[in-house]
Amino acid sequence: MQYREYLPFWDKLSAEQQDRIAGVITFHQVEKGTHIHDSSADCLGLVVVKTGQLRTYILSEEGREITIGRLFDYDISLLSASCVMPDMQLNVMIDAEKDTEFWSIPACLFKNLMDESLPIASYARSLLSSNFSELMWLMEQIMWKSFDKRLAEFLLEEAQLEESTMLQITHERIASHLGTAREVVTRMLRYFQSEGMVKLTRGAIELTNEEKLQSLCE
Amino acid sequence: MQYREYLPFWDKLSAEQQDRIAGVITFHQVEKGTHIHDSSADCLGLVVVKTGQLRTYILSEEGREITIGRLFDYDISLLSASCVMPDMQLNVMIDAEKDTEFWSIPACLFKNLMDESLPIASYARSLLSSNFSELMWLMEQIMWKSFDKRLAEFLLEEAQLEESTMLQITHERIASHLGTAREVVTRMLRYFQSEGMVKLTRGAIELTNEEKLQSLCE
DNA sequence: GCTTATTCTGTGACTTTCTCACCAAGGTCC
DNA sequence: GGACCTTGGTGAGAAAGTCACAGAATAAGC
Repeated sequence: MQYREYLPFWDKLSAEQQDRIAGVITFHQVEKGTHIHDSSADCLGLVVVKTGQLRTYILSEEGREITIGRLFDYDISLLSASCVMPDMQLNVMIDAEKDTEFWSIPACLFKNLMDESLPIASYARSLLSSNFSELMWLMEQIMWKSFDKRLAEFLLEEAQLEESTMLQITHERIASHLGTAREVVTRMLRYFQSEGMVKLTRGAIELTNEEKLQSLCE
Repeated sequence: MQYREYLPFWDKLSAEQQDRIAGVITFHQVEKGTHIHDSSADCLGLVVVKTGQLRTYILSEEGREITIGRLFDYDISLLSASCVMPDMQLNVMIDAEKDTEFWSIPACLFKNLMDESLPIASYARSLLSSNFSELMWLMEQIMWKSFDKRLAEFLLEEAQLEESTMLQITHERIASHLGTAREVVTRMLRYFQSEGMVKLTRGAIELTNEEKLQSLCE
């Protein structure tokens, strides 16, 4: 029953609706690296993160990736329930970036709840809106920002997330986040190193001058 | 009262709700080229196209544009009402690509209706979902497709829209649609011409081999 | 009509980003 | 120790974007 505090709309549901959720909600524990959702596979439904970190991304036919969003404690994702949204045919994947615990509510139940409860409909709309804005923001980044700025921003964000200036991440993984090729990341990181902003070692990047990185982003 | 048939949710509203819309809905006629909506200006509200053609796009600080969607007869846009969506802070512009007639419903009224009527909430959700998918699709195009394919696809789409293989459009305008520079469009069009796919004249492009253009898109 | 201004297109040179091919260094497993 | 895998490094060349400028077609002013 612990999931109640993770569902912002819980208190606005009828007892009967709460029971329906209680009857089908499932709890999952996955390890870092687990592939959680795949638009080609069965629809996972609404994902409610208890603890951990998930990454939503899209995949090209050639296997290139770009991260479109991240989910942390208390976050809820609609994308994994898009299979029941007739106007939303997506190809989104979700992976666990860290060991993660989450609940999932089957998409069809959530759809029914949206259709009968205004608070849920309204909550779903706010989720969709913020997903839309975030995607728009990402789009603007990709379109108008040069790669050095995007990389600097990513490193700083990552350091904040990890609460450390010592990032355990490979160039390949950064490339997947930013939607580019590994070599491009390598070369830019070497440049950052030559400018004294980072220190590179195998599998790790240490931020040595955050101010300078920050100023790069403007 | 003619707008009734343009609002798919009209019949699901109470008489009182219908009256509220009737009281504030406004009709507009604009010429081709008119700037209709600007996120920096007053919020236009829900836009309902009667006839014509609108273009939604984003603008970079340097003035570069990219088209993110188009609206035709009977289309309804939420983006122009994003000012009342707390989770949606956008920088979207809307222009008329042709002489256009449309209605607008103030955003705050639409927001109220969404909060009190399930059918409207549900309709708004489906609009948002399809906007989201379309943006995702655009993103995939930009990320994974080479420019020749994107241009070929644009030309074919445009020809279908105009119902003519003789497109009255400048390179500059195409660049704004596709989010690139004019020179890039010019050079690719010259290449298309050298391959016999188009015939270029000032201010116009004639598609001379649609099959070949089609095959370029795969 | 002729002249001037504006819009549209063309092009070369250069930068940034992406792609491909391949290699080297560090770590793992037997 | 040696085979193998992961990670990082690099050169060469293609694709796309930037900058500067020039010529050609059209519109505007007289």
